[in-house]
Amino acid sequence: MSKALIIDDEQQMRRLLRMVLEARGYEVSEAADGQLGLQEAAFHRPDVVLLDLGLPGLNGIEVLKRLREWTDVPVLILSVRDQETVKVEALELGADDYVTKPFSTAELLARLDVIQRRRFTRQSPEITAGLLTLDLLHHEATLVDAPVKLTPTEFALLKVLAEHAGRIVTQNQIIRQVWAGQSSDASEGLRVHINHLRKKLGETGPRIVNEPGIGYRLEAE
Amino acid sequence: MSKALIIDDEQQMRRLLRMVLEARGYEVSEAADGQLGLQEAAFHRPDVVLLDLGLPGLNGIEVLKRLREWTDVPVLILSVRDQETVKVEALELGADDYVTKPFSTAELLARLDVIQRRRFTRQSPEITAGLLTLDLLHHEATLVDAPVKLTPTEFALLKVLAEHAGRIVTQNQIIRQVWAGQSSDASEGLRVHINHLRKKLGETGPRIVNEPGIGYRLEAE
DNA sequence: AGTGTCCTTCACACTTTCTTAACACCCGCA
DNA sequence: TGCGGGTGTTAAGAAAGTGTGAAGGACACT
Repeated sequence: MSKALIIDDEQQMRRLLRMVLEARGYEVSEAADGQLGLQEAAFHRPDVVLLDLGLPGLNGIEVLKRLREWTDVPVLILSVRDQETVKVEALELGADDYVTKPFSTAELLARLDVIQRRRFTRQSPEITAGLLTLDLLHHEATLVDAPVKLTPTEFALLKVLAEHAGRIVTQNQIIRQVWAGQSSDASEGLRVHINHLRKKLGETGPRIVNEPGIGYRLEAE
Repeated sequence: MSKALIIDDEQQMRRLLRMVLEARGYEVSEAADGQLGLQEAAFHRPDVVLLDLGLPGLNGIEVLKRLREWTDVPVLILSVRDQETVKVEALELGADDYVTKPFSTAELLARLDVIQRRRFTRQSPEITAGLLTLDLLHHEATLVDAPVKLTPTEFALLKVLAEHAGRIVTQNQIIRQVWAGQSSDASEGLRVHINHLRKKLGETGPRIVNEPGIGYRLEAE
């Protein structure tokens, strides 16, 4: 039986969650603030944590940070609307998903299932850079869980940049890896493909910045 | 009792794995390099193989390739980070999953369970993707309860696509799994068979969409 | 032999992607 | 202010990849 830990300061919310989870077969423990939550987590070793972001005292982000120092237990964030910035922060800190209050119990359970299953389902080799993920096996790119359609060359190019995320990659390095074995002068086309990539990544994705005379760098957040 | 074979050149790693596996009830055998590993595999007939990619001499990929020539025993790859390309190659060659060193023993065991269970459940085999069902035992396909008549190659092809429903499957992956061991250039015929499949699935069935330059994807509803 | 099934191969139209070229732009420098 | 290198942007032709129909060959069964 899976163990779930609820960290939320509203008693009513805790009671609701407990009912739903127990009906689903979870063994439930609760904590009313962050400090207690961390103690509970260390003691009970839950298989999944439901964490409210709007905690008094030690806030949700802080709890998540401390939690991630010693465990990678799946964490589902509970947040109210218009906390986009905080949600993003939480996801980057290693939260697995979030639901927005008020939520339907069906949605909650569905998301729980997903993050539980994802934990030990077959993994693919992938490269992550901020909100961007490249699945090398399936040749798929996702940006904040939304698929991005890339052509083969674009994928290869972005792969090189993402492998060295945050660092400069010289034009020669890029050309050697993307156009390996080809004789044609690709240095022209490089600019065009960079351009396409920037468009497809849009505002959301990591920026591709140019270092004049040297090469390009994928900004890591 | 299940038999496990460890192929790794580091004695310390072998000792650790042996302890963990024996505690779990596996009967463990070891090999310190690829050559010995293949001999052991042929002799002991393990139920699962743990294969290190960074072997001296005969490397991991080569071992996997030779192994796959005569057995489809589940193989779990042990790799260090930043071997992304090699991992992709291994998975495409038919490795079942991988863990990245250093790994937690909990994760290792969980993944072992998964691939063992997957193997076991193959005995009541059925794959579903939306309204489509593939009966692997009788080689029969049904679409909304109506039988669909497929030729052997078409069935094998659809099986590969359905196993990864919703995700891209590389042309190489398809060819390796459908035309395993055959030398002929199947990349031509692939297009034709895809065409046949699309016709037989008709409007009702799941779409097979092409990702130009990469492969195909069976759309999951 | 005749028939039917299935796989392969080829030809050709069509779509997507890549390359090439042209031009605008920014910026440092004379 | 004008010049030149490097870069961003756009468009169009070239190349690569894909869809589709049909023909031929291998094989099993009658």
